[in-house]
Amino acid sequence: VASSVHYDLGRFVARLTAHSALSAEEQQAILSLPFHQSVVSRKRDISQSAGSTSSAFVVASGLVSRFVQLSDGERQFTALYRTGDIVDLDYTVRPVSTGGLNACCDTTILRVSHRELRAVAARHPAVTEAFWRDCMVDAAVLMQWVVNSGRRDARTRIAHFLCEMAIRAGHNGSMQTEFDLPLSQEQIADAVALTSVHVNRSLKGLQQLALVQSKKVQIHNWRGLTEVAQFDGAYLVADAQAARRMIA
Amino acid sequence: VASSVHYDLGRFVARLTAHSALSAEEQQAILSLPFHQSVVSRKRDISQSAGSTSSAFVVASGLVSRFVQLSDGERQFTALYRTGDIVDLDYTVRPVSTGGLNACCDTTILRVSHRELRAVAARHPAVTEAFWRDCMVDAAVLMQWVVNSGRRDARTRIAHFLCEMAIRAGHNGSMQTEFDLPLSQEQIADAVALTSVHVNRSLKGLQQLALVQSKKVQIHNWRGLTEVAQFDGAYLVADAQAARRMIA
DNA sequence: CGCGAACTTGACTGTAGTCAACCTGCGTGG
DNA sequence: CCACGCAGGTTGACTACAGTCAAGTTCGCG
Repeated sequence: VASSVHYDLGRFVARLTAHSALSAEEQQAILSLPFHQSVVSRKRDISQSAGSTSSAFVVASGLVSRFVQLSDGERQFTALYRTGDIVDLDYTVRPVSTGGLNACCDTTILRVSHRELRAVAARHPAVTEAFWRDCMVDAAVLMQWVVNSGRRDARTRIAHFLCEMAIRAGHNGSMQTEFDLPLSQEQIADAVALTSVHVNRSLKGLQQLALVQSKKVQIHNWRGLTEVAQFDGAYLVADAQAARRMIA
Repeated sequence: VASSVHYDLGRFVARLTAHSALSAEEQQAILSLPFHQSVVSRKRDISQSAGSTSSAFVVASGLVSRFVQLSDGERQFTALYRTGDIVDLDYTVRPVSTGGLNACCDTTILRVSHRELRAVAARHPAVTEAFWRDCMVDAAVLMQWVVNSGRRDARTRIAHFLCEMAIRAGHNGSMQTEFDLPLSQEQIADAVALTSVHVNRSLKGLQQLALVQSKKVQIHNWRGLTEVAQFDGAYLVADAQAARRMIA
């Protein structure tokens, strides 16, 4: 599938430099990585078992879910990757399958081989550290998901999920915003460990605070939403300084 | 509290070399790290917010839980650290608090400053990689916990938890074993996101397969337990080869 | 021997799941 | 350009799994 737009790894470098100091040379080394652009249409599984391929990939546009499918067919998302996020970077140091990958909407991905990733990392210690740190930010999100699905009720849980997605989409703490969330209610259910019916009902109860409609989220009352969600976004940043910046 | 036994970082090096190739020199560099041994008695919080101190630590004996406490007082464990496991290694690259730490039983810990950890890592790229890989194994466990508390019912969930703990305790796939699990039913509940009452009832229903009693787990039917749990231990290893080894 | 923490049990409640029907809006093809 | 089909969203009635509360009981330790 030939796409009209040609992407580069700029968004990925931007994500890395948001939490890690990289010299111009190091940034250039990453930007120079060979990659292969391709488009995955919505609802298409990118791979049944993530990590089975020899490449990681950066999301250039769209949204990708990592999921585990149980024997009864139920799906549980274990991660969502937005534009600029890298998928399967962990496979660089730990070549073990970690579930399936699915495009939540038409998505453009930039494949980079693990061999090449290992090579840049080997040449630049700061890049290794940036990669490691990037993985740890993902792990911090995972930790919150454990707390979320383990101990919060449906309303709180969905509110928390929306807060997380808002911040990751670049929401800066103003009372109102709108951001894209190309997920069906069923997919939201897979993310927060509820059924689509219950997501539907809970979403109604949150309409005063945030309206989820036609793949978009309109936040009407950020303060209220974070209170319902008991949300503290500190876990989404890579260091305490950034956390302080965010609170301000 | 002066302890009669003096520990070293051998168990930690053993954990690292189980998944990462380290030269004798690299192993020695880790073993030579300065550390401070101390004992934390059971139910004592090691820190309210993990990572707030300037050191990571290796568990020399005992069991440590990482937890998040919600405003209503409910606790959710996000990790359990056994002998040889290192706690707060992630803080080396990501100095952000990730919840509290609590000694599940009388526990001996060996504190190592993050400064020293960063120093060995900087001198030895293979050590950096081993640290990174170690973090990713922890992250893989976390991913399973999301699936576990999100999509499995109480019986299955507890069975899965017991399988994970058995493998981590060194269980090798024989039908029967016994291993230590110094957790009260309430703490098991905190780990698997249930109430202690429900853990108690579910445990009864698993007695034919595994008996949890006086801080020990006796496995009577490993095959049966893994079937109930839909357990596949591949996520606990650091590479596919090790996974294959485990299946055999 | 006695105390307290942990475990056990029963009765009841409530949140979320299930099932099934219906609606709505969008994209495709006639 | 309309008609159809279908995926996704909405609603209601009912179910069930796990939570809650409260009262015992057992066990380990001082």
